[in-house]
Amino acid sequence: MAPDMTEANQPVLAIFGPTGSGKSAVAEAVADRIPAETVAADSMQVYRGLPVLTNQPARPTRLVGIWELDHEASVGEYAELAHQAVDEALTEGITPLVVGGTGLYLRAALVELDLPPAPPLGARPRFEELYDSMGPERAHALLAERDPRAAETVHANDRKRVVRALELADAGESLARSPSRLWTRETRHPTLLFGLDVPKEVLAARIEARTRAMFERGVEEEVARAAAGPLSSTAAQVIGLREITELPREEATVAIVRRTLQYAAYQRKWMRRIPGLVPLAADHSPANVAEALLAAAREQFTFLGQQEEGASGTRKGEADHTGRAV
RNA sequence: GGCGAGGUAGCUCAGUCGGUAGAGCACACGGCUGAAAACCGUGGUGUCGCCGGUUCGAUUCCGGCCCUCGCCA
Repeated sequence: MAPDMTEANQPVLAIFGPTGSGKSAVAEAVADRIPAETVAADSMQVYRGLPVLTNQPARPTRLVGIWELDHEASVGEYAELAHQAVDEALTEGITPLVVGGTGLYLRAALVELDLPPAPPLGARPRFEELYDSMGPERAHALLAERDPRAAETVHANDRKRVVRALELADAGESLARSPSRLWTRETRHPTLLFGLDVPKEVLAARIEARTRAMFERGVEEEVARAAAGPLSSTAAQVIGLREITELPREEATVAIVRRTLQYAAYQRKWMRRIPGLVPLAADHSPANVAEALLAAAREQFTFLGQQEEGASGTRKGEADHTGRAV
């Protein structure tokens, strides 16, 4: 279960789960019960301008809506901000509540990934052209020459990674990480991570309902406005942008539902893989799930005990400093 | 009713000059280190419309029937 937290003082709580599993609602319910600062781990909610399409939470959440749509997003940039947000909350004695469905971003927020440096300016198009002109096999062979270790971990057809690895090799760096920290159990702070689990059929029904509701809430106008301006390559990937722009309403709805289901399946894979994740049945009201979550958290940490009576949770409490697992 | 085209995987379709089949998408599983709602890898899916005939053997050839689409009445 949770890695050695014996010396824990101030724990981080995290909630992961597929879209539609109710992460935001549960996070709100948790924040109603303990003093918590919610930090999003979502690669699309970082954007401003598509609140409906990206399902941004109603309440103010750190790292939501922080970038314009023409900004190229990256885990590296996100990670720094996430660490700051988490550390600030801890300093203030508030529980950081990291919530999100982007597996990589969640990992980046919770652990020190030791990412290779950002791509040097202008290098990317150069190596993309190189890859395209050489073809996958020869480009990969070139990589094997320049960085054998990176070449081992990357498939020749994986254009993005071959390009990135060549880029790094050219800059005297390497894509290869040893040991890999992507699946490490060593979090930056004592952490308890929950994975919201909802039966597949229930999730499918929720996703369909939510997609239809988006149209009532005005996604089409939102998307039209976004599409009128410049879009970064990362923002352009938001599910629904292309569909709503190019297809009639009903077809767009069907396409969005299908893609969202695929996304949910992908997220479930992360859920299986993330070490130390505590599954939590989420086919209940957010309040119930939050209670179950806090009950489980109290078994690991004593810090929350005092919040029981009253306390709508908005007070930054002295209770936080009692946080020492026994 | 007549003529024509067609009925093969969940969907769109390819194919077998007779030896029980295959792509894309969907789906499942896996990988992933500054694009992750991205990207890559692996893998099934099946009364080949139904009934009969010819044949050692029919999804393939022949006959009949059913269904779909188009054109004509």
